Order: sequence, then C-alpha cells, then structure tokens
Amino acid sequence: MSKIRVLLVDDHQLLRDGLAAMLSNIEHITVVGSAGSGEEAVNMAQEKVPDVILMDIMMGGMTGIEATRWIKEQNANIKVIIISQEVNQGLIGEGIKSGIEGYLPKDVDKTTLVNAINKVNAGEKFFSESITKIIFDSYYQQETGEQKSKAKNKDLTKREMEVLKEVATGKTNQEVADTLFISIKTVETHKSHILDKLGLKNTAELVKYAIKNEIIEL
Amino acid sequence: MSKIRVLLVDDHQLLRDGLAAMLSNIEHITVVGSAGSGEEAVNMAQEKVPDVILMDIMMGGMTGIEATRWIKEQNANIKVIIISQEVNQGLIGEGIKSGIEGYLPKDVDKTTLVNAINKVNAGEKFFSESITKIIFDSYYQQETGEQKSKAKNKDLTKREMEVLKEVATGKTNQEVADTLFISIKTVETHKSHILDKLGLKNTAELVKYAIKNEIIEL
DNA sequence: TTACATGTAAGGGTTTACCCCTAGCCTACT
DNA sequence: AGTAGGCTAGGGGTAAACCCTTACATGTAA
Repeated sequence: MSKIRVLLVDDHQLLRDGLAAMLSNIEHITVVGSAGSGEEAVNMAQEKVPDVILMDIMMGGMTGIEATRWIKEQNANIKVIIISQEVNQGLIGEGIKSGIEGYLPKDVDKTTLVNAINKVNAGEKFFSESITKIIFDSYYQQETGEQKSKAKNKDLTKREMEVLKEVATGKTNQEVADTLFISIKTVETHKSHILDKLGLKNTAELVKYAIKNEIIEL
Repeated sequence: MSKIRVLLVDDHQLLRDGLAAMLSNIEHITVVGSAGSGEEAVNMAQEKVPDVILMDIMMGGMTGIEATRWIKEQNANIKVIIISQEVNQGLIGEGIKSGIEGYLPKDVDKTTLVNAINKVNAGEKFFSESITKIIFDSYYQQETGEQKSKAKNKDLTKREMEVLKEVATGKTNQEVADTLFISIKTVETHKSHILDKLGLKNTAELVKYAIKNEIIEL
C-alpha cells in the first residue's frame, strides 16, 4: 500500500512547515512538497503529481480557486482540499464549481484533517458539518426557485457599484445622494438592492465586503 | 541543560497543532501546552509556567496584547513573542508597552522562529528586520514630537476595544449588548466614546479602522 | 481625601436607516 | 410595439442609531 502523496499550498510558510511536520507523523501520508503561491502550486502539481493538495483559499496573487482550476485542467485525478480561515458561502460555491473534493475551516483539528485526506484520496468528498449545512441551504434555495439570488447575486449594476463605493467609504445616505446628485430615496433603494443581492445585513458587513473585493481601499 | 518550555496561543487549532508538531522536532524545545484564546492563555500560563509564549495577536475575545498584560502581571519572567498576520505599527507599539520580547510576522520560516525562541529565552529581544525598521521610525516620530493627537486618540479602554470589535464584525448595538451581557445603553455610551476618541464619524469608518488596525479580520 | 478614569446605565429627544410598495422614465433588444 | 432591465423617487411606517446629560460604584493615582 503506497503512501498518500500530499502537496501543501499556503502563503504562510509557518503554517506550511507546521502542516508538514504534523503530517510527517502519519505513516500513510507523505508530503511531497509545499508551495507558497497559486502559481507555484500549479507548477509543483505538474512536477510532483500529488494525490491530494491542501490549498489555502486566500493567497497573494492567484487564489486557491484559480489555482485549482489550472491544476484540474492539467490532471483531473489530483484531489484538492481547500482550507479557509472563514467559512464563506460565495467561495464555497466557486470552489465546488472548480471541482474541489473537500473544504475545511482553518480551525479543524488534526484527526479531522487526516480523515479528510483519507476520504478524499479514496474518491469521496469531505466537507465539515458547517460547510455541509451551507451547501444544502444553497442547494435548497436553488431548488425552491430563488434563482434571483444566484443569477443576480454578484451582478451589481454600475450605479449600485457607485453607491456601494460611497457608502463603504463612510458616507451617510444623504451624503451619497448629494455626491451622486440623486435623491436620498434613490440611494436607499439602491442600497437595499445591494444588501439584498449580496446577502448582507448592514453597513458594517457592506464595508467588509467592499474591502474584501477591493472596491474601496483602506 | 533543561529544555525551553513553550506555550502556544492561537485561535486556529490547525496552526497550533502544526507549530507543536514542528517544534517537537527541536531537541531543546518542549511545548508544554496550547491555548485557543487569550483567556485560556492566561490560565495556562499560570498553570504550566512556560519560559516562552508564542501568542497570536488576533483572537476572538481577548487580544494577544491584553492577554500578555495579564500574564506579565502574574509572572514577569515569562517571555512573550507575538505572532501577527500583518506587520502593524499600532499593535507593535501596544505590544512593546506591554513588555513583549519578540514580534514575528506569520510568514517567518522555521529557523527564524527557533532562533527567536532561543534569543528571547536567553533574555534578549527578537524582532524581525521589518519590525525593527518600524520601531526605529516610530521612535524617530516620537522624538520629533507629533504625538499629542495619537496619545489621546488611540487609547481605547479594554471594554471599548471589546465593543469596537463586536460592532465592527457587523453586530447591532442590541446584539453587542447581548454578547457582552450589558445594557444597550452602555453599548451606545461606549460606542459614542469610541467614535469620539478615534475621530470617526460612523460605523463604516469604524469598520475600516478596525480592519486597518487588525482588530478584526476580513 | 480628593480627584480622575472606568464601566455601568438610564431618560428623552432627534436623526438616520431600513422595509415594503408603487411608479414613471429611458434604453436596448426582440 | 412590446418587454425587460436599470435608474429614478416618493409615501408611510418601524426600528435602530445617535446625541446629550446625568448618575453611581469602583478603583487608582495625586
């Protein structure tokens, strides 16, 4: 029985080294390499041909999702487990579309991690409980015909993007109205549509979204 | 020669386990425990009496800085190395005031980490190059005397920091009140003081401030 | 002991945000 | 001509946020 060949991808070397050291204690797993970026990961996947890749989703440059797409194009047999610091609905959807086999939050324990590697290597999928719930919820939403959420979700109109930008920089509705030369009522309408489309709850989440998606700068 | 007793503090169990596994290969270092929060860290520091603590600065609940203050009050002999995702001027300043012995970015390599533990245990300070530069810059700024605004501005109390953290994550005043088991009126008072002290105008700016200063994560 | 800082909380009022609905106008595409 | 999507904006209501002031208990530093 040959060992499971694992490739680690994370832009934090500390976490990579740690994972490597941790997995070195597991007999049936061998770490064949570690990459510090998505680009490096794509190259190493081709070179080392691992069975399973543990991939961070948030990296400087190419994201884990993008890297996964490239890798899967080259070799669809390589299994990818995404590791993310926060459970994110949008990213999970993206990841699943890219064909990932597993998705784990960064606070998983060692046994769960090893378990996930085993399962995925055996051809199964592995998603933690919280992730599974999100997937089912999302699936349920699609089935109940809330296609708006999917189709319209990330497609903000030009004007909505402008409003989002202004609001996220800290302006009140009235100030946004003055800036864009429209009524406060229009701003409210746009804002309501934005929160609706993005599935956000309030201004605080909106600001975080704007920063995360580089709509505004810090 | 006795081993260096190390305590790990980070709210990501994966990183904790990884660090533990990594350091287990180093002969003269032994990991005596790991804590998932600042509160836990304070207790474990008292219980296990480590030589060196590797402490994440960003955690749910108490920050690494706050935990350090508590620990140092109990036992000033315990050395603390702060590990931070991003290099941040304000936090370094806070950390130094709290008496930390080292400050490392999360992307340090293994040898640097071990080196830092050795140095700090031997009574020296250890700061990476980039950190050193910031310290010198900051020192220079202090000498040039533009510090009044900063001194008053950035001194939020412990409780205010907690409120800030909760608000910035997107909670309403009522939700913050429920979380911290205080009245919504108290939350409003704190929030008003926070906005006043930081010279901010509203929640949006507050969120940006919180992200900029690594009080919350994206 | 006085004085200051901190954390707590309330009253009472003003402002802003959010929600739901309607609806006219324009443009582009079929 | 008809339809759809996007931008505009109002009415009317509820909820939440914000402002200012006061107050009391607890520490701690002057």
